[in-house]
Formats: sequence, structure tokens, C-alpha cells
Amino acid sequence: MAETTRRPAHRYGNRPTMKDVAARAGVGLKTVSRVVNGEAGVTPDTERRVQEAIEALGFRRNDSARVLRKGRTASVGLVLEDLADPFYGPLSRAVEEVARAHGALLINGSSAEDPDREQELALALCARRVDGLIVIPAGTDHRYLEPEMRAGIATVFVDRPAGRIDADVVLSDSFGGARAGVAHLIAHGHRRIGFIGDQPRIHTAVERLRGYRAAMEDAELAVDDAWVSLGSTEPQRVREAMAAMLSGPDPVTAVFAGNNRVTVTAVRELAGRERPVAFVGFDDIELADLLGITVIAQDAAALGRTAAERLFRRLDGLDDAPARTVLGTALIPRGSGEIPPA
Amino acid sequence: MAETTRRPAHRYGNRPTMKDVAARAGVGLKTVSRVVNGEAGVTPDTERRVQEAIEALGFRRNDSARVLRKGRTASVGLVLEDLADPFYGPLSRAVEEVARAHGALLINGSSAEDPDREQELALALCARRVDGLIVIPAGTDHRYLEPEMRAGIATVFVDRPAGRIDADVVLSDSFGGARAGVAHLIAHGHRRIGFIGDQPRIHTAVERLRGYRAAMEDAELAVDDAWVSLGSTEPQRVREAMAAMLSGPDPVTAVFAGNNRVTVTAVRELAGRERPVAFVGFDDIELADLLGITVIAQDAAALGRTAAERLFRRLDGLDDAPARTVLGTALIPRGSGEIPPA
DNA sequence: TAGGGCCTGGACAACGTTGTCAACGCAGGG
DNA sequence: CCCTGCGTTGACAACGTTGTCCAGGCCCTA
Repeated sequence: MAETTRRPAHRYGNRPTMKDVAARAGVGLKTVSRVVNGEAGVTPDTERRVQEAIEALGFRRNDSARVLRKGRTASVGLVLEDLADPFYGPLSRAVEEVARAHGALLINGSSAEDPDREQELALALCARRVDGLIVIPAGTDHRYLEPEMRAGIATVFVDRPAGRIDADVVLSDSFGGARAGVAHLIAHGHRRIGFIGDQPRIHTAVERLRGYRAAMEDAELAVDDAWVSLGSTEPQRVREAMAAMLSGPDPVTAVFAGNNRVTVTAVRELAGRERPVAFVGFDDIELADLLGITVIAQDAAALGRTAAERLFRRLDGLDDAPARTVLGTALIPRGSGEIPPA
Repeated sequence: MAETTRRPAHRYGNRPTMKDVAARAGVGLKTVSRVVNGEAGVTPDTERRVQEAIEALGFRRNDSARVLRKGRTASVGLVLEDLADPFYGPLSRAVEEVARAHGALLINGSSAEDPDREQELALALCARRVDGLIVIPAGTDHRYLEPEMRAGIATVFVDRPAGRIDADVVLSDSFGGARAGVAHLIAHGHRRIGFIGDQPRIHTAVERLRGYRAAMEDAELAVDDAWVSLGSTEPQRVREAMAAMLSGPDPVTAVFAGNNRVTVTAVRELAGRERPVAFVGFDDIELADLLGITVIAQDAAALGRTAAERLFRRLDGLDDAPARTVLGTALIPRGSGEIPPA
């Protein structure tokens, strides 16, 4: 009677290992490893026997063990803000494609715009020993990543710069885009223009506001504090901000929205008004063409792709000084931004 | 002079291990493990010394080794079709939230609607020994997952059923939704209704077409083959299909779109027409409210959440027979579906 | 004061894989 | 015929962690 070797309870289900395959094929453990990894130096006949055993047992290599041994996980981590945001879907997908081209898997997590959660996630990924990390910062202090980066985890920041550390960054030209958008409104005759943006903690929000101010200044237009509103992108908040700047004795005649979520709410809000208000939004959104919404488009996929390519170049040994890459934006006139002041 | 121990080249960067921490703190290896894992049975004083050493060395536990030892990876895999599709973003996010609540990370990959790539991805995730797998099928034969499932990798299929194996599935009611949508058009007087759907390989496409036919039959309306078009969701293809069914001696007076991408193209196409054509689309899309598009809405987040919850119940030991869960859809009238026949 | 139990800490093996190295068999040449 | 060299194969250690088990010290009680 065959002796039943007792397996530890924690064994993965009851998966065969290379040892089991080796036993069945009547070869050594290392030979199985060679076959599995397609290494040279195995007789066709031996290889066939091993393959049969693999097939028969349903063996699949345990990558955890492989990773432990080799020191590379062939995976990269992506910490973003919210995967459900249509801006980040294409970005994430682009990163995934680049990773795939390099044979790596993508682990991603959402920070929900919470700095603590960002840190928790990023460090969890480091504990997994991802080879590299792409981070869309929620927080403003990333010194917690310094030991990890020193220890060899390549890190690239996207969409917003890293805080208080020196690292690769890939950004859209928020300042320039906003400036161009607001200048466009000014060119169409507007003098009183509102700005609704994201929370001031967020770099892009600040940059876009800066672009707005620059455009106004370029045209020698004064900015009334009542026209500017930074804060959460909650519809409720945005509606209130709009209501405020569109009422009163001297309402704005045009509105510039600081990101896609603000745009969605703003467009809904403006649709209900009788007096037309000109509008330009940062970020293109689906069907904006049909609605005739003028936007400053940024290329989310290009951001992701560029960041991922930089990351893999680092993993391939590139050892430059950290660089800041800025991608351009495009003004797409579709009607809403070309409405003259009432 | 201190002897420099030579480290293997493959060591993660040059990360300290528990052994290093133990040496520095002057305690045993296992004691460090206890502290790191918050296990009981360590004197406050010892714990402090260990914590200091961890801090000083910048130690972070190597989860690869942990995983190898424990047999659980605390990660789940999600194979979807395209993360850049706005339908899958929220779904993925919902899965992530559930995973997070269970302390697990999410690895996801896009199949790009390619069965081979789906398989490649799913098996790569199995090799990583994810604890569980959520799959949005691209292919129609999932027997390749049988050994994995037997070996203990819990698997749940979402959005589309598994092919040729028995497994948990979470679906939207494609048949019922399409039937209701088409019945809605019929109720508004339409007799000639077109259907444009996804490729017939895809289960939801077939189900929705079935719903369309059922509604027509319910109303005792014959269906002309020229009104029905299944195929890729490429804008070009959709445009041609629409042009075909909207021309000729007996054009359709209403169109039902089988998914969100078809809807986007169809809406663009219809917007350019002078004679109004009634329209209902499967899947809600952003700003559809402003465009007045009547849709059959399904809840992507609920799909993801339900599937993930089922998965984790399995991981917690649930051992039922595989179940099929069907989530309802909602008809949202917004105007385009209530246009009478021309 | 002796004995027993509890608490803390450490030695050791094991998880499944890969790198290193040496052994073996066989063919060809001196 | 023996030696050399090459190509194939396997034994063994190591990767960094956790589970098991035991030793030693302490306190409490009889």
C-alpha cells in the first residue's frame, strides 16, 4: 500500500509541484524546471515525458516561489485616484499595454483621493515587491517612498507631481491648457469669466487656476474673487458655486471648468438656463461633440503610456536624473466656448 | 574590520530582511516576525527594540516569501475586456472595493475581446496563485480553467456566462432589458424597428437580440432580416449598418442599440438626420440625460460588487453549487425613445 | 523551598522554485 | 585502449518568511 504523505494544510489547494511532476516523469526536479522554462539542454524524449506528466497532473508553475527566488516579480503597481473616473480608465489601460509588452502584470488600486489610502496602497505594493510603481498622487508628501525607491523600486508619478521628493513625473500642461481655454473665451468677447476647479490640495487644480489668472492678466482683466471657486467636485458643491457666480448684479458671462467631473455638472446646470452662458471645460468627455461643448483635451492614454515607458526604461537600467515630461493639450472648439457674452 | 558578506546579485535591491533586523535588534528571527505581524507574546521592551531596528533599516516585509509560506496571496484577479471602456471602470472599481474590504489587492488585465488573450491572462493570474478570479469572458470555452478551479482558485464569471463549464455567474438581464426597450418603442407606435448589436460570439449580444425578437413577436410584428445587424462595434461598421436599415423603400422608424459603444456611434449618426428616428440604447452613458437618450440602464458597479461578494464568500469556504445571479435593468425614458414614427 | 504552569524567545524546517556545480555517459581522437 | 570533451542530468543550497516546538526564566502556590 502506498504511503500517503501528509501535506501541510496550507498547501495551495492540492497542486502538484515540480517535484511531483519529476516523480511522475521519472526525472530530476531541475529537469522539470528546465522544461517549464524552455531552457536548452533537454533531450526531446525527456522533454516529452515531462510534458506528459505536466499535462496529466495539471501542473502550473508557482510564480510566488519563482519570484522569491528570482527577485523580480514582473509586475508593476498603479495607484490612481478612481478607476471609475472615465479619465483614468484609458490611462490605466495604456499602462497595462506597455506592461504587457514587457511581460509584466498590472496591479492597481484606487486612493479615492485620500493621501493615507494612497500611502497604504503604495506601500502594500512595495511589500509585494512590484518591480515598479506608477503613482497618481493624492497626497502632497511622498517622502514615505524614499526608502522604497532607494531599495530599487522604480517610481514614476503621473498627472500630478510628487511632493517633497525628486522623481520622474509625467504631466499634462494644465497651466497652458487653462490659459489657452480662458484666452479663447476672452477672444470671444468675455470679460467676466468664472473658474470652478478641484480642491486646492490638488496640483492640477492650482495650475489650472494659475492658467486662468494668467490669461485674465494677459488681457488686463481684473478677477473678482466671487468668480473663482475651488473645492470638491461633488455636484452639489459645483451647482452652488455656479449659482453664486451667475447671480448677483455682475454675473459672469462665461465659465471655465477645471476638470471632467466639474464639466459634467456644469454642463447639466447650464443646460437649464435661459440666458446662454459660454463654457469651456478641461478634459474632453464622451459625447461632448454632440453637445457642442468646447474643451481643452488632454490625452489620458498618452500620459499613461509615457509614464509606463519611462518606468520600464528605468527598470532596464536607465539611471538619469529624474525628469519632468509635460504633454501638450488641445483646444477643441465645438460651440459652447464661442458663444458671445449676453 | 567587519567581514562584508557577499549578497547574491538578485537580492531585491539591497533590502534588509528579518534576519538583518533581528541581528540589529539583538533578538531572534522569529521575534521580528512576531512584531511585524502584531502577534502576541512579545515584551513591550523587545518590541520597541525591534521597531527601532525596522525603522532604522527601512525594513518592509517581503510578501512574496510570505505568500509562498502561507499559501494565500491576498489578491484576486480580474480579467475584463477593456479597462478603457466606461462600462468596465465602475465594475472594476466595485470589485476593488470589495477586495479591499477583505484585505486583498486587485490585479487586472484586459483581454481586448480576444479569447486567447483572455486565457493567457487568466492562467498567468493562476500562476501567481491569486486566491480568486473574476472573469468577463471573451471566449466561449473555459474548460481550460477546470484544473485551476479544482486546485482551489475560486472563480466567478461576470457580465457573460462561462462556456462549457459549471461556475458562478453574475449577469444583467440582457434578454429582459432588450425586450422591455423594444416593447417601449412598439408602445410608441413603431412597427419597423432596427437592432444593432455586438458580435454573435458574445453572449449578451445574442441575448439582447433574443429580447428584441421576443418583443416583436409579442406584438405580432414580423422582423425583416435587413433590420438586424450583429458585428463589431467599430464606428464604421455601425454607421454602415444604420445606413442600410434607414434607407430603402421600407426603412425602420426606430433603432435599438445593443450596447454602449454602439449607442455612442448611433446617437452621433442619428443627430445628423433630418427625419427623426426613435432610439433606445442598452447601457446608460454619461450625459445621455442631456442628450435626451432613452436607455436600458444596467448597474455595472452592482455587477462587480455582486460578483466580488460571491467570490469572497467562496473564499470563506462557501461550497454551494454554482449559481447564476441575474440583476435587473431599468428603462429610463428621456425622449429619444418616445418619438413617434415619422 | 520545591514544583508546576505560564510567558517569552529562538532554533529549525518547510513553502516551491532556480542557480551552481559536479557526475555521468558517450563519441571521437591520439 | 584510454583520455578528453561535450552534452545531458540531478543533488543541493538558497531566496525570506512563518509554523512548530522546545528551552529557559519567572511567578505563584502548596
